Amino acid sequence: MPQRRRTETPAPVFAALGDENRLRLLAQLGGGEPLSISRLTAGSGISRQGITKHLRVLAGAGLVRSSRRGKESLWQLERRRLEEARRSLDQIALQWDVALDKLRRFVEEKT
Amino acid sequence: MPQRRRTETPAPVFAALGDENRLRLLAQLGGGEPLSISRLTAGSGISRQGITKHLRVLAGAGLVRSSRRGKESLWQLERRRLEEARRSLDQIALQWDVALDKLRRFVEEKT
DNA sequence: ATCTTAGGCAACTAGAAGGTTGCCTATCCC
DNA sequence: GGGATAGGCAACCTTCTAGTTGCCTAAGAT
Repeated sequence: MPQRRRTETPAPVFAALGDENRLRLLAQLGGGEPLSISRLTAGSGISRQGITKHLRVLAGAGLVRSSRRGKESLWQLERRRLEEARRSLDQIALQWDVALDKLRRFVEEKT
Repeated sequence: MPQRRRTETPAPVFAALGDENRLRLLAQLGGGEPLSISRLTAGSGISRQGITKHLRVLAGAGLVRSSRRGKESLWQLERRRLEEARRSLDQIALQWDVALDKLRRFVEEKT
């Protein structure tokens, strides 16, 4: 049996996604190429430190990962967690659909 | 032409989802049956006002909707917004997959 | 009429989040 | 070695957030 892990809520991941700047960062990293902090900062409208903080929040949620190369730190997406988040949403949506369906059928029955 | 709406970021929806208590509320409402605030408060560990606030955050993100019946206000899920959020995630994930694919193919080409 | 139950509103608090700036370190380039 | 470039760390400020409590109003139930 595949050892069901502890309930493990998706809330922190959603929280990490709940910010414009961070979504933008993810989009930039979505290009596939690992990017440096300076690169990510350019044209962002906020300071380098600000970007660093956001990246760390994303890393905390497991959505990105960094590695050093020389004087720069390169950031890239971590796909596993995002997939999990997507599955969570799908599941919520599904549960939801089922519920609505049940309700609709119930109503129709009564007609 | 279907009048492309302004970019409309999913961030607020994710932010609303980024909280345990709110996820729990959504789960409860996922039952399909509209529930009153008292009902949702029972056994939640936080106060009625706390629950009310969370519900309003969810409503602000368009995820739930309320209606009054007599002395109680009944809350239920609003599905459209959740679907939008799901699509956003799918899109990020997709962009990602494409990028990784491109990268992989690039690497293989060089081999 | 009055008691009880369901909620709304407002004020307040503690702590987290988003952002800044200043300064220090490491690396690269000449 | 010495200047430019890339970041890290820490302190700080302000705004938002999660939660509380107290008190008031509106329905229902008797």
